[in-house]
Amino acid sequence: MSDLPPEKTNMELSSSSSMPGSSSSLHHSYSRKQKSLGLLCTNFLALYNRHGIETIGLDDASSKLGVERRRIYDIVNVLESVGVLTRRAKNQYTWKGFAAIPAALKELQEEGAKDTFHRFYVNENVKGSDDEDDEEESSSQPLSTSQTDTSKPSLPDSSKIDNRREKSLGLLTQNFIKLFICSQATIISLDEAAKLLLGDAHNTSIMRTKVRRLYDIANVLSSMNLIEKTHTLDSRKPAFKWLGYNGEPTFTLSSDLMMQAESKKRVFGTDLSNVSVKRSKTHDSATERSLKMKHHAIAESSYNRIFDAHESRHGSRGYEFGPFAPATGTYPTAPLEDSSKRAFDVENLVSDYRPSYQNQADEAEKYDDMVEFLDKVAKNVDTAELTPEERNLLSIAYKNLIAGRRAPLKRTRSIEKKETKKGNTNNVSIIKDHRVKIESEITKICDQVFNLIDSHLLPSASTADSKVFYLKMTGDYHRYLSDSKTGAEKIKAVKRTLEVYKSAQAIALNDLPSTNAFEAAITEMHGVREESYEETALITNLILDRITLWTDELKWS
DNA sequence: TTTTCCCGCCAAAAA
DNA sequence: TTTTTGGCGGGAAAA
Repeated sequence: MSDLPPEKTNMELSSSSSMPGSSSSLHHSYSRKQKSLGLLCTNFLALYNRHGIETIGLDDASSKLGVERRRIYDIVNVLESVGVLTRRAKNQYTWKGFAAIPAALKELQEEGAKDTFHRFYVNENVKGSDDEDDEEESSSQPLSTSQTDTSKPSLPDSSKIDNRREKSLGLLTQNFIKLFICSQATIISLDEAAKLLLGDAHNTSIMRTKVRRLYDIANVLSSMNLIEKTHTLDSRKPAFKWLGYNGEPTFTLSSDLMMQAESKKRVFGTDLSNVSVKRSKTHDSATERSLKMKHHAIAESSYNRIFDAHESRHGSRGYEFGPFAPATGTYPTAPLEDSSKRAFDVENLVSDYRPSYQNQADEAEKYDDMVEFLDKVAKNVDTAELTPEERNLLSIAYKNLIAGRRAPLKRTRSIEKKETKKGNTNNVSIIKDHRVKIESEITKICDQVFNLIDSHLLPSASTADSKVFYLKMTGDYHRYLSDSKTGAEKIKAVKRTLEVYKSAQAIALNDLPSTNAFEAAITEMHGVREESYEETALITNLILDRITLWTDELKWS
């Protein structure tokens, strides 16, 4: 009986309607690590552990990080049990920061030390069979066995003030931590922990579940650097070592969730020259993907080769955010400041391309494509014209590059404003410094684009649609540039934006054969036809809107 | 194989 | 009721 439906459920919503059969097997192989709870937690921390954050909305977090709610609950729960967060209301948490950790730890320690040996004889209801107790030591509550509760569990005498749900994850976390700080043991393996936290050998299945939870907890704890994974000295068994609170956690530079498209559908929010590319490339020879390190290396050389002859005024360096420690050793960053950085700061690229907990694997693919593409461009940028697909890749690569600056800029500005209002002169100057750095990086990137297009791509563009493409791209980057400028420079950039957009449109209208010239042009530009009609319409509208918008703004200033 | 542990169903609490 | 929280365990990727 009970024939459950085949449960086709959700295969991902890959919208590609083009290729029916086949596929499968290879599929995307997002290694499991890219979605790990630990990583998520790291990103979560990176997102909220900064100035001016005091309230955290769960919805916000889940969409920003691109994960389902459920996952947020997990990390929030364990974070809360360490004092970093506090629940304020439905959906609302208060950020306390890492500064709150020591106090919380201390409390846990006292609590743990106090009732290590308190044990209420758990009056076993003679039910027999499954007693299924809960944690025993610690927890100052009798916790009247399993479920009961027909009557209020009104405990005799003063119960804890806010006795919420059991919250096993939170409790488990605390107990887990107590194990460390209340004993001299520095290294504990998870099954040991599970055994200790449970009565003892029990139902194997319940043990297993507990261990699973322990893994979850361990992951987020270690992402905060409170514990570390090692193995027991004697045997080879994996275990965890308590590190304790040592100042700020390693903190992945502000890796930005540049493309936070929660659903791969609505891909572009603002950018005109962002076209998602389907890939099915020839797959050269030794072009294996993944392995970020390797790619970063390639990326570096590519960039250097391409943008060599580029003016590099102020030597940019990695930017870190004022008081935050810049990741201990994430990547081989020469700790010695030797300022022999390249024209382009690779370190920034690295952090910008570090995937932030992404659902889809196309992040990796995009990255992959970009690297390969740039490598290619480096070789024959001035001998051959780019194919439509290559143009798209170029656009995407730069799009990501610039997006990794624009988002931080926006944040930084708002923080700056806030701090200014508060009158923290000290902070303001630090932040301002930071902001200026970002702005100059944006300028630099834009200059690169202009340079590349003006000196190579546009001159060699033979078709009208490619010209339009480049012009439009130029316009986009002038627009970005205008965002990071003020005063006269801003006006200039705005004007330029308008000009370029207009000339793009002019070319499209004059030189392109088809009746719906512009739309057709854009459609062709895609190189990958399907599903682009809607996009085309959207893009066209965006452009028109933008032109009027910019015109207005010009008048204004 | 075992160890790790992600996904997401689905049931309690809230609202 | 609907929505928010969060147990819980299947089962598949990693080791």
